[in-house]
Amino acid sequence: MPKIVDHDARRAELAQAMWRVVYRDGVGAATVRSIAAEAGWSPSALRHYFATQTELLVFAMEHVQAEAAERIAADDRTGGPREVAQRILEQLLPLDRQRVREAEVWLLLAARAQTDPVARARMADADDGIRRAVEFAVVLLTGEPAADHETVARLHALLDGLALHALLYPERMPPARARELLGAHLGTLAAS
Amino acid sequence: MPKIVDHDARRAELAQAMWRVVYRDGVGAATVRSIAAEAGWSPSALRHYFATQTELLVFAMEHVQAEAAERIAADDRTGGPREVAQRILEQLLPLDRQRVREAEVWLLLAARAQTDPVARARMADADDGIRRAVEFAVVLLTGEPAADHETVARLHALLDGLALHALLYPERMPPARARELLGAHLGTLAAS
DNA sequence: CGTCGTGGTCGACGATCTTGGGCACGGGCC
DNA sequence: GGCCCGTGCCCAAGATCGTCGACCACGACG
Repeated sequence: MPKIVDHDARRAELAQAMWRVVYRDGVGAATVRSIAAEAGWSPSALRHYFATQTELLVFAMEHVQAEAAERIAADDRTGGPREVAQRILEQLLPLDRQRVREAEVWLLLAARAQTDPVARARMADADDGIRRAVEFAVVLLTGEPAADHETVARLHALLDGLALHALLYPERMPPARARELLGAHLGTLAAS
Repeated sequence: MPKIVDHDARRAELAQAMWRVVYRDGVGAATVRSIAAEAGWSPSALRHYFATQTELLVFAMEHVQAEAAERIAADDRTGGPREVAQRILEQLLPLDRQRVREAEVWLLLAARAQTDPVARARMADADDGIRRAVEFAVVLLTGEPAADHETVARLHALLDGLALHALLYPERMPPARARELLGAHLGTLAAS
Protein backbone atom coordinates (compact mmCIF):
# COMPACT_ATOMS: atom_id res chain seq x y z
CA MET A 1 0.00 0.00 0.00
CA PRO A 2 1.11 3.54 -0.73
CA LYS A 3 2.50 6.54 1.07
CA ILE A 4 1.67 5.88 4.65
CA VAL A 5 1.41 8.88 6.95
CA ASP A 6 1.12 8.81 10.70
CA HIS A 7 -2.36 10.20 11.12
CA ASP A 8 -2.02 10.79 14.81
CA ALA A 9 1.16 12.77 14.32
CA ARG A 10 -0.46 14.82 11.58
CA ARG A 11 -3.49 15.49 13.71
CA ALA A 12 -1.24 16.61 16.52
CA GLU A 13 0.65 18.85 14.14
CA LEU A 14 -2.57 20.37 12.85
CA ALA A 15 -3.86 20.78 16.36
CA GLN A 16 -0.72 22.69 17.26
CA ALA A 17 -1.24 24.97 14.29
CA MET A 18 -4.83 25.48 15.39
CA TRP A 19 -3.64 26.21 18.88
CA ARG A 20 -1.19 28.81 17.63
CA VAL A 21 -4.01 30.54 15.77
CA VAL A 22 -6.31 30.40 18.77
CA TYR A 23 -3.63 31.65 21.09
CA ARG A 24 -2.70 34.52 18.79
CA ASP A 25 -6.02 35.64 17.33
CA GLY A 26 -8.62 34.15 19.64
CA VAL A 27 -10.86 31.20 19.12
CA GLY A 28 -13.09 33.07 16.71
CA ALA A 29 -10.31 33.15 14.13
CA ALA A 30 -9.91 29.38 14.15
CA THR A 31 -11.38 28.72 10.72
CA VAL A 32 -10.46 25.81 8.51
CA ARG A 33 -8.68 28.09 6.09
CA SER A 34 -6.67 30.00 8.67
CA ILE A 35 -5.50 26.81 10.33
CA ALA A 36 -4.51 25.31 7.00
CA ALA A 37 -2.57 28.47 6.16
CA GLU A 38 -0.88 28.38 9.57
CA ALA A 39 0.15 24.78 8.99
CA GLY A 40 1.24 25.56 5.43
CA TRP A 41 -1.28 23.31 3.69
CA SER A 42 -4.37 23.68 1.63
CA PRO A 43 -7.72 23.69 3.37
CA SER A 44 -8.69 20.43 1.72
CA ALA A 45 -5.70 18.68 3.23
CA LEU A 46 -7.27 18.99 6.64
CA ARG A 47 -10.18 17.00 5.43
CA HIS A 48 -8.09 13.82 5.51
CA TYR A 49 -7.54 14.19 9.23
CA PHE A 50 -10.52 16.19 10.36
CA ALA A 51 -13.56 15.58 8.22
CA THR A 52 -15.49 18.41 9.76
CA GLN A 53 -14.85 21.53 11.76
CA THR A 54 -16.53 20.01 14.77
CA GLU A 55 -13.89 17.27 14.78
CA LEU A 56 -11.23 19.94 14.91
CA LEU A 57 -12.88 21.61 17.85
CA VAL A 58 -13.37 18.26 19.54
CA PHE A 59 -9.71 17.44 19.10
CA ALA A 60 -8.77 20.81 20.54
CA MET A 61 -11.04 20.10 23.49
CA GLU A 62 -9.39 16.74 24.01
CA HIS A 63 -6.11 18.60 24.14
CA VAL A 64 -7.56 20.95 26.73
CA GLN A 65 -8.68 18.01 28.83
CA ALA A 66 -5.28 16.35 28.60
CA GLU A 67 -3.47 19.53 29.57
CA ALA A 68 -5.71 20.11 32.55
CA ALA A 69 -5.40 16.51 33.68
CA GLU A 70 -1.64 16.74 33.40
CA ARG A 71 -1.51 19.93 35.43
CA ILE A 72 -3.60 18.31 38.13
CA ALA A 73 -1.48 15.18 38.14
CA ALA A 74 1.66 17.27 38.34
CA ASP A 75 0.58 18.87 41.59
CA ASP A 76 2.90 17.86 44.40
CA ARG A 77 0.09 17.61 46.97
CA THR A 78 2.02 19.61 49.53
CA GLY A 79 0.17 21.54 52.22
CA GLY A 80 -3.16 20.85 53.88
CA PRO A 81 -6.27 19.45 52.16
CA ARG A 82 -7.60 22.98 51.68
CA GLU A 83 -4.53 24.08 49.78
CA VAL A 84 -4.37 20.94 47.64
CA ALA A 85 -8.06 21.02 46.76
CA GLN A 86 -7.84 24.71 45.92
CA ARG A 87 -4.83 24.26 43.67
CA ILE A 88 -6.41 21.35 41.86
CA LEU A 89 -9.69 23.13 41.15
CA GLU A 90 -7.88 26.29 40.12
CA GLN A 91 -6.47 24.33 37.22
CA LEU A 92 -10.00 24.35 35.83
CA LEU A 93 -10.44 28.11 36.04
CA PRO A 94 -9.28 30.60 33.37
CA LEU A 95 -6.71 32.29 35.56
CA ASP A 96 -4.00 32.89 32.98
CA ARG A 97 -3.81 33.30 29.23
CA GLN A 98 -3.33 29.62 28.62
CA ARG A 99 -6.37 28.63 30.64
CA VAL A 100 -8.39 31.50 29.20
CA ARG A 101 -7.84 30.05 25.74
CA GLU A 102 -8.85 26.65 27.03
CA ALA A 103 -12.01 28.10 28.48
CA GLU A 104 -12.74 29.82 25.17
CA VAL A 105 -12.59 26.48 23.41
CA TRP A 106 -14.85 25.07 26.09
CA LEU A 107 -17.41 27.84 25.62
CA LEU A 108 -17.32 27.63 21.86
CA LEU A 109 -17.86 23.89 22.00
CA ALA A 110 -20.69 24.44 24.45
CA ALA A 111 -22.44 26.76 22.03
CA ARG A 112 -21.96 24.26 19.23
CA ALA A 113 -23.16 21.38 21.39
CA GLN A 114 -26.65 22.83 21.27
CA THR A 115 -27.04 21.64 17.70
CA ASP A 116 -24.15 19.22 17.14
CA PRO A 117 -24.39 15.78 18.79
CA VAL A 118 -20.66 15.10 18.39
CA ALA A 119 -19.78 18.29 20.18
CA ARG A 120 -22.36 17.40 22.78
CA ALA A 121 -20.76 14.04 23.47
CA ARG A 122 -17.33 15.59 23.89
CA MET A 123 -18.71 18.20 26.24
CA ALA A 124 -20.29 15.48 28.33
CA ASP A 125 -16.97 13.67 28.50
CA ALA A 126 -15.14 16.81 29.55
CA ASP A 127 -17.83 17.34 32.13
CA ASP A 128 -17.09 13.87 33.51
CA GLY A 129 -13.46 14.82 33.95
CA ILE A 130 -14.33 18.00 35.80
CA ARG A 131 -16.74 16.11 37.97
CA ARG A 132 -14.07 13.60 38.91
CA ALA A 133 -11.69 16.38 39.91
CA VAL A 134 -14.43 17.96 42.00
CA GLU A 135 -15.18 14.61 43.65
CA PHE A 136 -11.52 14.20 44.45
CA ALA A 137 -11.41 17.63 46.01
CA VAL A 138 -14.52 16.97 48.07
CA VAL A 139 -13.16 13.69 49.38
CA LEU A 140 -9.92 15.44 50.23
CA LEU A 141 -11.73 18.20 52.09
CA THR A 142 -14.27 16.22 54.03
CA GLY A 143 -12.07 13.27 54.79
CA GLU A 144 -14.97 10.94 54.09
CA PRO A 145 -14.34 7.93 51.84
CA ALA A 146 -17.15 8.82 49.43
CA ALA A 147 -18.22 12.24 48.30
CA ASP A 148 -21.76 13.42 48.85
CA HIS A 149 -23.42 13.77 45.47
CA GLU A 150 -25.19 16.98 46.30
CA THR A 151 -22.03 18.58 47.62
CA VAL A 152 -20.18 17.58 44.47
CA ALA A 153 -22.86 18.86 42.14
CA ARG A 154 -23.03 22.17 43.96
CA LEU A 155 -19.28 22.73 43.91
CA HIS A 156 -19.22 21.65 40.29
CA ALA A 157 -21.83 24.22 39.35
CA LEU A 158 -20.04 26.89 41.33
CA LEU A 159 -16.76 26.06 39.62
CA ASP A 160 -18.20 26.26 36.13
CA GLY A 161 -20.07 29.41 37.02
CA LEU A 162 -16.86 31.00 38.26
CA ALA A 163 -15.10 29.92 35.08
CA LEU A 164 -17.86 31.45 32.99
CA HIS A 165 -17.78 34.73 34.88
CA ALA A 166 -14.01 34.93 34.80
CA LEU A 167 -14.09 34.35 31.08
CA LEU A 168 -16.96 36.68 30.21
CA TYR A 169 -16.38 39.47 32.70
CA PRO A 170 -12.68 39.52 33.54
CA GLU A 171 -12.97 43.00 35.07
CA ARG A 172 -15.66 41.92 37.47
CA MET A 173 -14.19 38.52 38.14
CA PRO A 174 -10.41 38.84 38.03
CA PRO A 175 -8.30 35.79 38.88
CA ALA A 176 -7.78 36.86 42.48
CA ARG A 177 -11.51 37.19 43.06
CA ALA A 178 -12.26 33.84 41.48
CA ARG A 179 -9.64 32.23 43.70
CA GLU A 180 -11.07 33.95 46.73
CA LEU A 181 -14.62 32.85 46.03
CA LEU A 182 -13.56 29.30 45.36
CA GLY A 183 -11.63 29.33 48.62
CA ALA A 184 -14.65 30.64 50.50
CA HIS A 185 -16.81 27.82 49.23
CA LEU A 186 -14.19 25.23 50.02
CA GLY A 187 -14.04 26.69 53.49
CA THR A 188 -17.71 26.01 54.08
CA LEU A 189 -17.21 22.43 52.94
CA ALA A 190 -14.27 21.78 55.22
CA ALA A 191 -16.12 23.23 58.18
CA SER A 192 -19.20 21.05 57.88
CA MET B 1 -41.47 63.70 4.88
CA PRO B 2 -42.40 60.32 3.47
CA LYS B 3 -43.72 57.02 4.61
CA ILE B 4 -43.08 56.98 8.29
CA VAL B 5 -42.93 53.62 9.98
CA ASP B 6 -42.89 52.98 13.69
CA HIS B 7 -39.45 51.50 14.08
CA ASP B 8 -40.02 50.23 17.57
CA ALA B 9 -43.18 48.42 16.51
CA ARG B 10 -41.40 46.90 13.54
CA ARG B 11 -38.51 45.81 15.69
CA ALA B 12 -40.90 44.21 18.10
CA GLU B 13 -42.67 42.49 15.22
CA LEU B 14 -39.38 41.20 13.88
CA ALA B 15 -38.30 40.09 17.31
CA GLN B 16 -41.51 38.11 17.64
CA ALA B 17 -40.81 36.43 14.32
CA MET B 18 -37.31 35.66 15.49
CA TRP B 19 -38.69 34.28 18.71
CA ARG B 20 -41.10 32.02 16.85
CA VAL B 21 -38.18 30.62 14.85
CA VAL B 22 -36.04 30.15 17.94
CA TYR B 23 -38.86 28.53 19.85
CA ARG B 24 -39.70 26.17 17.00
CA ASP B 25 -36.30 25.28 15.53
CA GLY B 26 -33.81 26.26 18.20
CA VAL B 27 -31.51 29.20 18.37
CA GLY B 28 -29.20 27.75 15.76
CA ALA B 29 -31.86 28.24 13.10
CA ALA B 30 -32.17 31.94 13.82
CA THR B 31 -30.48 33.22 10.67
CA VAL B 32 -31.27 36.54 9.06
CA ARG B 33 -32.95 34.74 6.17
CA SER B 34 -35.14 32.45 8.23
CA ILE B 35 -36.33 35.33 10.35
CA ALA B 36 -37.09 37.45 7.31
CA ALA B 37 -39.02 34.56 5.77
CA GLU B 38 -40.91 34.04 9.01
CA ALA B 39 -41.87 37.70 9.07
CA GLY B 40 -42.71 37.66 5.36
CA TRP B 41 -40.05 40.11 4.24
CA SER B 42 -36.80 40.07 2.39
CA PRO B 43 -33.56 39.72 4.30
CA SER B 44 -32.49 43.20 3.34
CA ALA B 45 -35.58 44.67 4.94
CA LEU B 46 -34.24 43.67 8.31
CA ARG B 47 -31.28 45.90 7.72
CA HIS B 48 -33.40 48.98 8.36
CA TYR B 49 -34.17 47.82 11.85
CA PHE B 50 -31.25 45.59 12.73
CA ALA B 51 -28.10 46.55 10.90
CA THR B 52 -26.26 43.42 11.94
CA GLN B 53 -27.02 39.98 13.24
CA THR B 54 -25.54 40.88 16.60
CA GLU B 55 -28.15 43.59 16.98
CA LEU B 56 -30.84 41.01 16.43
CA LEU B 57 -29.37 38.77 19.09
CA VAL B 58 -28.96 41.72 21.41
CA PHE B 59 -32.58 42.68 20.93
CA ALA B 60 -33.64 39.10 21.61
CA MET B 61 -31.55 39.17 24.77
CA GLU B 62 -33.23 42.39 25.86
CA HIS B 63 -36.51 40.59 25.41
CA VAL B 64 -35.22 37.74 27.57
CA GLN B 65 -34.24 40.19 30.27
CA ALA B 66 -37.60 41.90 30.16
CA GLU B 67 -39.48 38.60 30.37
CA ALA B 68 -37.42 37.40 33.31
CA ALA B 69 -37.81 40.72 35.11
CA GLU B 70 -41.54 40.58 34.55
CA ARG B 71 -41.80 37.05 35.90
CA ILE B 72 -39.87 38.07 38.98
CA ALA B 73 -42.00 41.16 39.49
CA ALA B 74 -45.15 39.10 39.05
CA ASP B 75 -44.26 36.87 42.00
CA ASP B 76 -46.75 37.35 44.80
CA ARG B 77 -44.10 37.05 47.53
CA THR B 78 -46.17 34.59 49.53
CA GLY B 79 -44.48 32.17 51.88
CA GLY B 80 -41.28 32.49 53.85
CA PRO B 81 -38.08 34.17 52.63
CA ARG B 82 -36.68 30.81 51.56
CA GLU B 83 -39.62 30.12 49.27
CA VAL B 84 -39.68 33.62 47.80
CA ALA B 85 -35.94 33.67 47.16
CA GLN B 86 -36.08 30.24 45.60
CA ARG B 87 -38.97 31.15 43.29
CA ILE B 88 -37.27 34.35 42.19
CA LEU B 89 -33.96 32.72 41.36
CA GLU B 90 -35.68 29.83 39.62
CA GLN B 91 -36.92 32.35 37.08
CA LEU B 92 -33.32 32.57 35.92
CA LEU B 93 -32.88 28.84 35.43
CA PRO B 94 -33.86 26.94 32.26
CA LEU B 95 -36.57 24.85 33.90
CA ASP B 96 -39.10 24.81 31.08
CA ARG B 97 -39.08 25.18 27.33
CA GLN B 98 -39.52 28.92 27.44
CA ARG B 99 -36.63 29.43 29.80
CA VAL B 100 -34.51 26.90 27.94
CA ARG B 101 -34.85 29.02 24.83
CA GLU B 102 -33.95 32.07 26.82
CA ALA B 103 -30.86 30.34 28.14
CA GLU B 104 -29.93 29.31 24.61
CA VAL B 105 -29.98 32.93 23.53
CA TRP B 106 -27.89 33.75 26.58
CA LEU B 107 -25.30 31.11 25.72
CA LEU B 108 -25.16 32.07 22.07
CA LEU B 109 -24.64 35.69 22.98
CA ALA B 110 -21.95 34.65 25.44
CA ALA B 111 -20.06 32.83 22.71
CA ARG B 112 -20.38 35.82 20.43
CA ALA B 113 -19.33 38.21 23.19
CA GLN B 114 -15.83 36.79 22.99
CA THR B 115 -15.24 38.64 19.76
CA ASP B 116 -18.09 41.16 19.51
CA PRO B 117 -17.96 44.20 21.82
CA VAL B 118 -21.66 44.98 21.32
CA ALA B 119 -22.65 41.50 22.42
CA ARG B 120 -20.22 41.85 25.30
CA ALA B 121 -21.87 45.02 26.53
CA ARG B 122 -25.32 43.44 26.42
CA MET B 123 -24.07 40.42 28.30
CA ALA B 124 -22.62 42.66 30.98
CA ASP B 125 -25.97 44.43 31.28
CA ALA B 126 -27.84 41.16 31.59
CA ASP B 127 -25.31 40.11 34.18
CA ASP B 128 -26.16 43.23 36.16
CA GLY B 129 -29.79 42.25 36.18
CA ILE B 130 -29.02 38.76 37.43
CA ARG B 131 -26.77 40.18 40.09
CA ARG B 132 -29.50 42.47 41.31
CA ALA B 133 -31.91 39.56 41.58
CA VAL B 134 -29.31 37.59 43.51
CA GLU B 135 -28.68 40.53 45.81
CA PHE B 136 -32.38 40.81 46.46
CA ALA B 137 -32.57 37.12 47.29
CA VAL B 138 -29.60 37.34 49.64
CA VAL B 139 -31.07 40.31 51.49
CA LEU B 140 -34.33 38.44 51.76
CA LEU B 141 -32.63 35.36 53.15
CA THR B 142 -30.23 36.89 55.59
CA GLY B 143 -32.50 39.66 56.81
CA GLU B 144 -29.57 42.07 56.74
CA PRO B 145 -30.08 45.47 55.09
CA ALA B 146 -27.10 45.03 52.75
CA ALA B 147 -25.95 41.90 51.02
CA ASP B 148 -22.44 40.61 51.54
CA HIS B 149 -20.56 40.93 48.27
CA GLU B 150 -18.84 37.61 48.57
CA THR B 151 -22.07 35.79 49.33
CA VAL B 152 -23.73 37.41 46.35
CA ALA B 153 -20.89 36.60 43.97
CA ARG B 154 -20.82 33.01 45.11
CA LEU B 155 -24.56 32.48 44.73
CA HIS B 156 -24.40 34.25 41.39
CA ALA B 157 -21.71 31.90 40.12
CA LEU B 158 -23.62 28.90 41.42
CA LEU B 159 -26.78 30.08 39.72
CA ASP B 160 -25.15 30.59 36.34
CA GLY B 161 -23.31 27.29 36.72
CA LEU B 162 -26.58 25.51 37.42
CA ALA B 163 -28.15 27.21 34.41
CA LEU B 164 -25.27 26.12 32.23
CA HIS B 165 -25.43 22.53 33.42
CA ALA B 166 -29.19 22.36 33.08
CA LEU B 167 -28.89 23.67 29.55
CA LEU B 168 -25.96 21.54 28.41
CA TYR B 169 -26.67 18.32 30.26
CA PRO B 170 -30.42 18.14 30.84
CA GLU B 171 -30.19 14.42 31.65
CA ARG B 172 -27.66 14.99 34.40
CA MET B 173 -29.19 18.19 35.62
CA PRO B 174 -32.96 17.93 35.23
CA PRO B 175 -35.14 20.75 36.54
CA ALA B 176 -35.88 18.98 39.81
CA ARG B 177 -32.19 18.53 40.55
CA ALA B 178 -31.36 22.12 39.71
CA ARG B 179 -34.11 23.28 42.04
CA GLU B 180 -32.87 20.98 44.76
CA LEU B 181 -29.27 22.18 44.51
CA LEU B 182 -30.32 25.80 44.49
CA GLY B 183 -32.44 25.12 47.55
CA ALA B 184 -29.53 23.46 49.31
CA HIS B 185 -27.32 26.45 48.78
CA LEU B 186 -30.00 28.86 49.89
CA GLY B 187 -30.35 26.73 52.99
CA THR B 188 -26.73 27.26 53.94
CA LEU B 189 -27.19 31.01 53.51
CA ALA B 190 -30.28 31.20 55.67
CA ALA B 191 -28.61 29.18 58.39
CA SER B 192 -25.55 31.39 58.72
C1' DC C 1 7.87 -2.73 -13.70
C1' DG C 2 2.85 -1.94 -13.47
C1' DT C 3 -1.23 -1.07 -10.39
C1' DC C 4 -3.91 1.04 -7.36
C1' DG C 5 -4.74 3.13 -3.06
C1' DT C 6 -3.39 6.99 -0.30
C1' DG C 7 -2.14 11.93 0.17
C1' DG C 8 -2.82 16.34 -1.50
C1' DT C 9 -4.58 20.35 -4.50
C1' DC C 10 -7.90 22.85 -7.05
C1' DG C 11 -12.17 24.37 -7.92
C1' DA C 12 -16.94 24.64 -7.07
C1' DC C 13 -21.24 24.60 -4.36
C1' DG C 14 -24.30 26.18 -0.95
C1' DA C 15 -25.08 29.00 2.93
C1' DT C 16 -24.13 32.79 5.55
C1' DC C 17 -23.73 37.95 6.74
C1' DT C 18 -23.11 42.25 4.85
C1' DT C 19 -23.21 46.06 1.49
C1' DG C 20 -24.27 49.17 -2.49
C1' DG C 21 -27.31 50.59 -6.09
C1' DG C 22 -31.77 51.28 -7.61
C1' DC C 23 -36.94 51.53 -7.55
C1' DA C 24 -41.45 52.95 -5.50
C1' DC C 25 -44.15 55.37 -2.55
C1' DG C 26 -45.94 59.28 -0.18
C1' DG C 27 -45.75 63.36 2.75
C1' DG C 28 -44.32 68.17 2.54
C1' DC C 29 -43.72 72.50 -0.12
C1' DC C 30 -44.71 75.89 -3.73
C1' DG D 1 -52.79 70.26 -7.59
C1' DG D 2 -48.21 68.97 -8.99
C1' DC D 3 -43.37 68.40 -8.16
C1' DC D 4 -39.30 66.85 -4.75
C1' DC D 5 -36.82 64.13 -2.18
C1' DG D 6 -36.28 61.25 1.71
C1' DT D 7 -37.67 56.98 3.51
C1' DG D 8 -38.63 52.09 2.98
C1' DC D 9 -37.67 48.13 0.60
C1' DC D 10 -35.73 44.77 -2.84
C1' DC D 11 -32.26 42.86 -5.94
C1' DA D 12 -27.88 41.53 -6.79
C1' DA D 13 -23.22 41.14 -5.65
C1' DG D 14 -19.13 40.65 -2.56
C1' DA D 15 -16.74 38.34 1.08
C1' DT D 16 -16.12 34.52 3.98
C1' DC D 17 -17.14 30.26 5.61
C1' DG D 18 -17.65 24.87 5.70
C1' DT D 19 -18.00 21.05 2.77
C1' DC D 20 -17.57 18.13 -1.24
C1' DG D 21 -16.17 16.02 -5.78
C1' DA D 22 -12.83 15.56 -9.46
C1' DC D 23 -8.27 15.25 -10.48
C1' DC D 24 -3.10 14.55 -10.14
C1' DA D 25 1.22 12.56 -7.89
C1' DC D 26 3.65 9.48 -5.39
C1' DG D 27 5.06 5.19 -3.67
C1' DA D 28 4.49 0.47 -1.69
C1' DC D 29 3.13 -4.00 -3.02
C1' DG D 30 2.59 -7.89 -6.24
